Amino acid sequence: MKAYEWEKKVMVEGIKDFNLKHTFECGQCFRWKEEEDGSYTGVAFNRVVNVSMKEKTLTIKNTNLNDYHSIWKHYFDLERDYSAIKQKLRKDPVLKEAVEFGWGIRILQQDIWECIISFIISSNNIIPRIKKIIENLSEKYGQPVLFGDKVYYGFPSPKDLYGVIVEDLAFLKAGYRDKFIVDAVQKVCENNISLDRLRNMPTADARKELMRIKGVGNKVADCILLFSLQKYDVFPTDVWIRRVMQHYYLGEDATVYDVQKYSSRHYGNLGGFAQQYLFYYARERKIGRKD
DNA sequence: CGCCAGGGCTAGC
DNA sequence: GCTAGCCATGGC
Repeated sequence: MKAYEWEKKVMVEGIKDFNLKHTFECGQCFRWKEEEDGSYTGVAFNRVVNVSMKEKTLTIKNTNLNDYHSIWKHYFDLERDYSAIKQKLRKDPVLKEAVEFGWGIRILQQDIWECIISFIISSNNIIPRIKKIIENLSEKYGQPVLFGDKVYYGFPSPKDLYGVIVEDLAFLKAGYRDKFIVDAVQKVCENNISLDRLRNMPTADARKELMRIKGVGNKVADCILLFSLQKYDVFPTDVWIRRVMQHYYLGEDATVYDVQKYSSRHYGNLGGFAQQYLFYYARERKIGRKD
């Protein structure tokens, strides 16, 4: 991998195992939009960039080498050997197919606060509406960032949101989840929960700590652990994952608990990667759905 | 009308 | 520790 800067762009050569569509549309993030030319534009860490791939070269527009080394190379998880991970997972015949389908998935290293709020909003919701609620929240409370002839909005920090009450969030139409957002803002702003400390905690302890926030249960906590804290031994089990596991491995009567046991026994510390390949595969192929 | 969506909370066992 | 009913919202 070689990175160099050229006219507000960073280009990275020698990229393997990376496909933008697979990575941005496998359900781990909500703020990347495909442009007409196939590139993607998104906001993360209060910065707007446009990314595109040509052959083995990744181009990141509207950035510089400094930000590349401090933010984007970690955000896109470019230093991890996904070939080795996929090779291990391929031993399972179902995962072999899922990996071939979503071969270019990389698990983004996202901001933990954005993850907490985004996945609280995600519970018992549908992806297009989750995206809209997050967009509306950012537009109202986030920091404006210019790119081209457009205004984008960074995801609001805990400080940006401090003091909001449930009534303030009614415009989001987030349903019963608005009070969970208020609770998360309070706990983080009042140092009731320390996000910095979570990174160095074992998975189970970090999960328990996250679940002290209202609206954060097992599944939401696992998404936060996987997508922002690099805890790869989790296996977030939602309706799609449960269906695909029932369909291929466990049968109709399998509970979420059964799925968790199966993943820890068979995937171990690669559970998070397996989950992403399976989720993308299941959702794109509508595995287990009647329509 | 009913069912469902990247579930969680609460009560009850 | 595990489950049933409930929960806002909106599309179908």
